[in-house]
Amino acid sequence: MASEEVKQSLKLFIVLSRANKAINECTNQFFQDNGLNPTEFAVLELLYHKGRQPLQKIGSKILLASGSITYVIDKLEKRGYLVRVSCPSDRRITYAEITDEGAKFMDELFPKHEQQLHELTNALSSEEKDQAIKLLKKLGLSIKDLSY
Amino acid sequence: MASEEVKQSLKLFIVLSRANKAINECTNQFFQDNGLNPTEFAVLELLYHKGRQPLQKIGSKILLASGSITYVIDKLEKRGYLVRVSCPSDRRITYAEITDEGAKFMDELFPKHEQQLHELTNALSSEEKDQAIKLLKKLGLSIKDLSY
DNA sequence: TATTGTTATACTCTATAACTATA
DNA sequence: TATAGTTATAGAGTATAACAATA
Repeated sequence: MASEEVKQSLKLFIVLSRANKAINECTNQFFQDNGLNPTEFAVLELLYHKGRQPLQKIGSKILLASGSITYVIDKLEKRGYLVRVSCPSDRRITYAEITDEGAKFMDELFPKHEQQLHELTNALSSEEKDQAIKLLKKLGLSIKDLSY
Repeated sequence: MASEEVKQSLKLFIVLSRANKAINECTNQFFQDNGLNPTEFAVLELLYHKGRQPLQKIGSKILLASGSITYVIDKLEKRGYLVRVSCPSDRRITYAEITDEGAKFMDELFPKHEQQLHELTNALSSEEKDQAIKLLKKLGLSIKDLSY
């Protein structure tokens, strides 16, 4: 019966939303305890793992308008976590680059973030996590594909 | 090796976040196309399925401070989707109750919402959805338990 | 002309605190 | 005293549009 399958999809949406919300409440609290909001953490994490990035690119990755990026980068620069570096070959472009201080901060923060996630997800066995990863990856990718 | 299991947990977090984000972008767009934000939809959906609720209770379910609830309820009342009804036995209490117009609106909206979710999740078979529901439920509940 | 980033501005949502009225 | 809801206010985060510099 079609209606039951629709209900099943709704159920999937609900449990997905709830699990995500429950985890986010914990991680966001962790970010906040460390003086960051989720957007700021996302920017720092990007620079920490992927190296310096043009502001434009940061905006497109994090889905933020250019004016908003300026605001976020300003805040992180004022705190000394990153610096603006101009691109010599195209003087329209400005990179954001994590500072030593910012990297040191993330050296501390990121493992704690990982550890928190590990503890938050320890109700699932390693096999169950693999299962969940496989299913969620398939789901997430298929939806992304629909957007184009 | 412990570090690999930590990476696995991080991976789970990432795919969970991405799947959730991908779905939410679609559902939020759908809400917006219908003049609602996610909070407003959540309130209407609650009243539509659970009947009238004291404002206080709506706030605790949706995790919103009392002043913010007043703001949201005001907006929905102005649009004619709900009315305030005072409680005769305890005159401090005000219920929010969906109107005929609000119910009619949701009679249209909710099946479309379900249908959208069904289409968004159709990359997974019914068996895979059951698997995912089981795993996400287990995960979500275990995190909720940790909060107490 | 198109693109990058900044500035100025406004808006939405939420929180907080002081308040009123009931219990 | 405690609770329900309102009012007034403030703040964070984001978007938009106009702009300057550069390509």
